[in-house]
Amino acid sequence: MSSDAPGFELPLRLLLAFRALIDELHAELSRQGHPDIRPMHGFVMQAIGPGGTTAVELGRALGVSKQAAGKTVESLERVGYVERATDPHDSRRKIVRLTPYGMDALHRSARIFDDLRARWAAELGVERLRALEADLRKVTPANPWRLDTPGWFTSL
Amino acid sequence: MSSDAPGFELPLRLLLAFRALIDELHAELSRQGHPDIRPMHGFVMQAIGPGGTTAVELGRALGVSKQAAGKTVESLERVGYVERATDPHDSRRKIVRLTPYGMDALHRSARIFDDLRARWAAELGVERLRALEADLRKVTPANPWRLDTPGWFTSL
DNA sequence: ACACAATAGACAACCTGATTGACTATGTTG
DNA sequence: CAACATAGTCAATCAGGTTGTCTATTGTGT
Repeated sequence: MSSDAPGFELPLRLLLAFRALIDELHAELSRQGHPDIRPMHGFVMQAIGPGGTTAVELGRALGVSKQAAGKTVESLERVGYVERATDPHDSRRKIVRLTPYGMDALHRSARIFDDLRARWAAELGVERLRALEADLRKVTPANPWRLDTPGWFTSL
Repeated sequence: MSSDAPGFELPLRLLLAFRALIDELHAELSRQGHPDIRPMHGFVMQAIGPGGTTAVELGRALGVSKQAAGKTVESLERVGYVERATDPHDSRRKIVRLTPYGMDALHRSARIFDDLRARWAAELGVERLRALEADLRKVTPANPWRLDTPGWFTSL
């Protein structure tokens, strides 16, 4: 058939679908007591993880400088999602840990993402959704992490 | 089955797939004589369109202020993708038009996106790819445009 | 016709999130 | 223990965005 979609539709739809999920996530998080959380926060908190990190590690994980990571941590600290404490084993390091409030945000995010996925499953059918996920896995790198998203798109 | 993917994988894969396409596009554009083009440029030039536009309209289309749109146009102008001329019918307006070099970039982008889609078709199978596109259409808003992407993700 | 409102664009000041460079304090190692 | 490496902070700078203000032009209502 010659009715194939133009190539540019694919990236557009992928981005829009991503945005749709993220926007719905944050609308719901806002309803559930996290009105100040921003899209970036989720990624950063995910990168921090349950065990905590340091600014340098976080910067590496996120693909930004340690200074930028430090500033991000500061802003997360201001809204109460993380806290810092000096490492007893190495007094140079300051461990960044999620607060209970941060943990709550992360748990709720996971839950909401599951719900959103369920909505897609209802809309598309479970098999189609699984196929979609499988196909996306095929065309994306195996190791998801190291999203150096910040500024990647916008920088002119 | 309980082997369903966790919900957070979906947005992650969507973003990674988007990035993969955009990165490959720009790698190829660089090879084809457009080394300075940045991801944002393509969206902006697409928004400018073959007929040209003004800073105000562009700002509206992109969801940013007219000043921001003006600055973006300046930077596009510096690298030779657009040019400005005063509207003969309204001497307040300055029409922003794509230069031949800008047109070339846009045409090549369209071609490269088609090629990338063909690669996905080869990898996933034509039917699967069509299903993927159809599913993405179902879960994204009908009218694609008005990507107010700039700063949407990063703003803390 | 003319006063007044609306629009397009430019300029300035400021904000945020990133960068690099320099510096201090602490660990690690030959 | 001297030399080097690492963690974090401070300071200056940059880029891209914002709002506010201003001028020049166009559109409109009486």
